[in-house]
Order: sequence, then C-alpha cells, then structure tokens
Amino acid sequence: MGRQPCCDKVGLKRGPWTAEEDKKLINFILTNGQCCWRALPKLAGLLRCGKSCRLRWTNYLRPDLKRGLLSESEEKLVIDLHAQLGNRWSKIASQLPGRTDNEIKNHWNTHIKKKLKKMGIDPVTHRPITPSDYPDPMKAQSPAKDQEPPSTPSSSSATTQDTKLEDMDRAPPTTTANSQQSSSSSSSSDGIFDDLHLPPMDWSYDGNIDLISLLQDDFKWEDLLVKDEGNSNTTAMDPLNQASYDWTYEFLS
DNA sequence: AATCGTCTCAACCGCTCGCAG
DNA sequence: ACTGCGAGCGGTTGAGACGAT
Repeated sequence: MGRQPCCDKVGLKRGPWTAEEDKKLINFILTNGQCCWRALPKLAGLLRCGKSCRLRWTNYLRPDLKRGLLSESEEKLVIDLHAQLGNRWSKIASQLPGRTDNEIKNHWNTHIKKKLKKMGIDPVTHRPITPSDYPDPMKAQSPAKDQEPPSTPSSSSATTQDTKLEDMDRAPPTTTANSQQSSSSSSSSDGIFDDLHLPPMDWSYDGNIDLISLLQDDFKWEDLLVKDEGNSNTTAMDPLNQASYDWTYEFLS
C-alpha cells in the first residue's frame, strides 16, 4: 500500500543510456557483481534508478546475450512454450539461453503474432481462427480473449491492424533490424561495445566466469563463445525436439 | 529532396511476488 | 498474520529508422 517509488525520481536521468553510463554500469557490475539494484546507481555513480540499471544490464549489457533475430528453431520453441505458458515471457526466456524476456516479448508482438494471425491461427489460443469460432459478434467479445480482440482475419471487416498484417511478409529480411539492434541502441551504446571489442556472435555465459577477469587487458571475449557447431543450440533445442510439436509448427515450416 | 506512414525495440510504468522482520 | 521492501514481470510507450510516395 502506498509503496514508495523504487527511487527518488527527482533528478534522475531517464531515456536512452549513453555509452558513458553503460561503461559505468558494466564496470561496476563486473567489479562488484550484481548486488542490490536499488543501491547500485549511487555506488556506480549513475543518476538512474536501480530498476533502470537492472533492465539495462539484463536486456542489453549482459555479456551472454545473443544478438539478432531469433532463429527459426528459437521461434518455434517460443511458439511451443507460449502455447504452454502463455505470456510468461521470463519463463519462456529461461528456455532460450542468451535471450531476454523483453526481446522475446518484442519478437512475439512484432513478428510471430502477426505471422500466426496471417496464417489464421489465434496467437492466444494457438488454435485456428475460423468464422465459426465467432458466429455471434457479441460472443466475439468473450472475456477469454481480452488480449486479442476477436478478429475475423479472413473476413472483410479487417481492421487497420489486420490490413497491416497483409503487408507483413513483404517486410524485408530484417538484417537491417539486426545490424541496427546492436548499432541502434546504437546512438546510445554503440560506443561501449566498440570499446569492449565484442565480436558480433552468439554468447554463452554459464554464470561462472571470473567477472573480474573481464576487466583484464588480456581477456578475450572470444573465450566465452560457444562454437556454433551444427547443433550448438542443443541445450536450448532439446526440449523442442522432444516436445510433441504443436500442430501450428506445420504452418511455419 | 521532402514528407508521411509504418515498424521496431529499448526503456518505462505499475503491479505482483517473495522474503525478512 | 501482517507489513514493508527489493526484485521481477508483463504491458505499454515513444523515439528513431526505414520505406513509400
């Protein structure tokens, strides 16, 4: 009740992070580990709230993050897990090493959801959407679908959103989006990664590396890499292989 | 070249959860 | 059992990038 804000908002910086702020945060965490986020900003000399620092670290600065679009197999795994777990992005993300809940959530909302809709699959229920599902417009407002206004994608009463969907597949392969992702926060954080000489590859981080060593001059980030040898993602993909595929996969292949 | 519309995603907000006292 | 606090989660927003006209 009346919980106090996580931080004194007065005088705190908001918005995109600068390279300088990123450096401070990285240096502090690599030196001290992830101690209480609330106290971190002051200790690290940042004019940010702890929440903001935590998000920045977990969603962008962590060395074990993968970058770039989800692979096809990752996407399938996300769909499978979403069918089981719903919008529990953090749970889903825990099954995809190197991916964050925010990233998966964004990818779901911008790509997968539209893809499924276009295929006539309800992204919430993972079942086919047919006109017979909503024979009565009034029923179409059933509570279970509060997240997804019951649309009739195939019908002519397509919303503007639906109309947009029609255009989705001509969206260019987002290599640009990829390259942007790392460069796009870019404006704010390109610099920091340049400084750290992070190779544009997938990262593996078992949580046991000696963080301090990361600050050593002779440290090689490559040491943390997992070779992308064939089934590199076995850890992540095993559950997928063993799972009884949701039938919706058929549409994605 | 300029303008407009759309898309993407980093970041924020508000709420819930879990734990300690 | 209750309260307060820190952390985490999911939904939403807005700035910037990009394509179309």
